[in-house]
Amino acid sequence: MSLKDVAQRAGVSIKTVSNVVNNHPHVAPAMRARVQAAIDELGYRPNPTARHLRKGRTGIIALAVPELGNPYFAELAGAVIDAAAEHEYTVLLDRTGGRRDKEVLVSQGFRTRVIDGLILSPIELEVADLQGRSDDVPLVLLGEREYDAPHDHIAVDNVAAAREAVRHLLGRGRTRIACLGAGKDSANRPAHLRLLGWRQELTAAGVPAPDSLVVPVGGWDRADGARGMARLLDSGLRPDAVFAFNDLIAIGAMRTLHERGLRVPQDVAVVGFDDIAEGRFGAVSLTTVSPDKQAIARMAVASLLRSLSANGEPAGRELTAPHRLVERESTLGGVRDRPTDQVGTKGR
Amino acid sequence: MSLKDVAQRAGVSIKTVSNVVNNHPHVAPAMRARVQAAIDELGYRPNPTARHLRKGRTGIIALAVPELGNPYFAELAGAVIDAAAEHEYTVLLDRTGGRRDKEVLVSQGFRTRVIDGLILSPIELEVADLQGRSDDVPLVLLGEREYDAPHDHIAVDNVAAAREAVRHLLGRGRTRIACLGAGKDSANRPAHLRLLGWRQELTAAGVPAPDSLVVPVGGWDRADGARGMARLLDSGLRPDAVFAFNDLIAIGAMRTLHERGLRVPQDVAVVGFDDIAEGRFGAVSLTTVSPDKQAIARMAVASLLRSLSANGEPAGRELTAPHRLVERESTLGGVRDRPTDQVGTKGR
DNA sequence: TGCTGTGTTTGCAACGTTGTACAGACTGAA
DNA sequence: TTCAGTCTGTACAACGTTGCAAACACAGCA
Repeated sequence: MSLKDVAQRAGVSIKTVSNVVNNHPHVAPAMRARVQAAIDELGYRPNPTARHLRKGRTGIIALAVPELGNPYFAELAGAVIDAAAEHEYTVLLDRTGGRRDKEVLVSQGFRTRVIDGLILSPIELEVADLQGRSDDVPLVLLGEREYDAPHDHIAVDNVAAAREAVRHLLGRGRTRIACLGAGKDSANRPAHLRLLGWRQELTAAGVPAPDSLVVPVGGWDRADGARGMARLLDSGLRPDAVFAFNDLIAIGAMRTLHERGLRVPQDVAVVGFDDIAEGRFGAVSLTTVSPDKQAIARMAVASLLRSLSANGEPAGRELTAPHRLVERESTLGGVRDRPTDQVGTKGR
Repeated sequence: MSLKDVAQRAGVSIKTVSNVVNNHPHVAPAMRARVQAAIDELGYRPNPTARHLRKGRTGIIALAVPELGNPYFAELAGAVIDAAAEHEYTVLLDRTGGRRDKEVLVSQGFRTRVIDGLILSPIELEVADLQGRSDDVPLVLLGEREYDAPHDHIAVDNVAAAREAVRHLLGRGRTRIACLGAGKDSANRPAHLRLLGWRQELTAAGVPAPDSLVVPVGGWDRADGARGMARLLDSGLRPDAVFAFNDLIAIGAMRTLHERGLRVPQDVAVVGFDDIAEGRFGAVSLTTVSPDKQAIARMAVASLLRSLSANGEPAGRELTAPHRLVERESTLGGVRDRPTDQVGTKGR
């Protein structure tokens, strides 16, 4: 079933059928009707593969995220699929597991030529990894990292967002605010900016920001948050608030708090980051920084299409997506509402 | 950058380069080395589009799920991506939103010819919708529905699984077991079999299964579960257990129970279905039916590849994936552990 | 009648790859 | 020396599509 068959059926040339299919001008109405009839009768559908071979575009973009099990990325992927669909693009999904080798592989153009562009949400990728890249497939980077590379990069203002979260806690009278999720190694890891924001805001408020309240975790999953929280409590410290670097960590931390008999928010307030749906329906709903996922997705796709058309023009822009703090139960009320707190604070 | 360039560089014919690339036998070692050198120098990578045009296969399969925001499908998608990768296939992700029109569109071969096969997880699709299908792209159906169509169909044994869940509750001394998630309209909807299992098991145990305990919900999301639970409680009924047709409904229900001051599991035990990670980390971890997602994914991909190679041989098998009941806190203890329960039950 | 111009249709080549068929070179045996 | 048989490498066509340029038809006008 190809143009040839339709052409034969309609008694015209292949090219004429092609013209009809592609809505070329200068096709006589009668001819158009005749060819269309043949197309309908045979149920002809163009072969995208051949079309793409000819045109050099596939209509497919790839999205590579660390892990679909993390609802943030699942929700983001949904948003990207929608945004791509608006431009008649289809999304091919890849998972990196957050592992550098896989990230490098993907960024280097694994699957090059099947895809027109790549949206990559890196975790461990280094700037150097992007150097050897053959530039035929445009790349857009997502997330917190600062890259000095010729690729557009989309993220929320992490430092500002983290500061808002901490400011919110300070405003509730919390002063011993732990932060959960710092990375151990590279200063460049996603956690870096959020840690920076935490430190800046505390310092600005004249509140101590001791390293003992900075809790590194292995990964960014619920179990990591639970373990991190346990370690923090085991160290003997009693924070009155926790700023978790993502919602999963926050959820894990709340689980540990619950197990230890500490109440959220009365004993410990908790703020997360990502605004995943899961946070809205726990026993205690989660206050969190909500990045605008739709906006991120739209910006990413638009960015890619821009690089795709206006080729030659170098990319490398830093685009900032909007975010806002969503206040829910996990930070309700101030310390004054904590009946068990020995140290009274001034009233309203 | 094509075979031609490499051939020119190495001073051989295009076909010879092709032979080297494809590891054909009967290529002299010296020649192979020479060509390989040229390939490496130029950094040649084969063009999949052209290859696929020639061979008729694209190496891409599509997975269409209702919603990525539902962790069950996100986790399942991850499993499918892994399973496909094992066979060197890539996954293109589509979302149907659970809407019939989109499901029909996808099943009818939207994107036909870009993909070698389709794995579809339908919600509202009717058997009739599959009749008009052009059979060039193999289709595998996922989920609970019974289709009498020439396509393989993979699901856990829903009736058995539902019965196990209910039996578990009965074993804990619960007798007023509501079920949450029944559909309103078609008897064919995914909920049907789980409802059937609930009814069968109660009847077998001689426990009444009144329709008043069957709570229909709009969708299968957390908010739907929360509303459904609220409606049930508002009706004045006091179930001592809830069998939710998926984990999200269960989570929403637990939220409502929490808001109403009812304790899980002491006052109301809850069982879900899907075993999403979210259920493991709530304040009260969720007992649930755990379908083996890896197995489902592997079976789906294997099924597809089978239809792809052994074409002609009609598909239409019903494949059953394994499942098991995972017991967690939401059903801990029997009714005897409920201090507020006026009606005492016999002790241990 | 012939010429120009506009509008419509067509043939050819090419995108990059691989299957088929064949040509040439080389080996060993008669 | 010749012949068959094997091993290597090559030419050609085809997958289904579209851009380009040429061919064609026809109307209007001189």
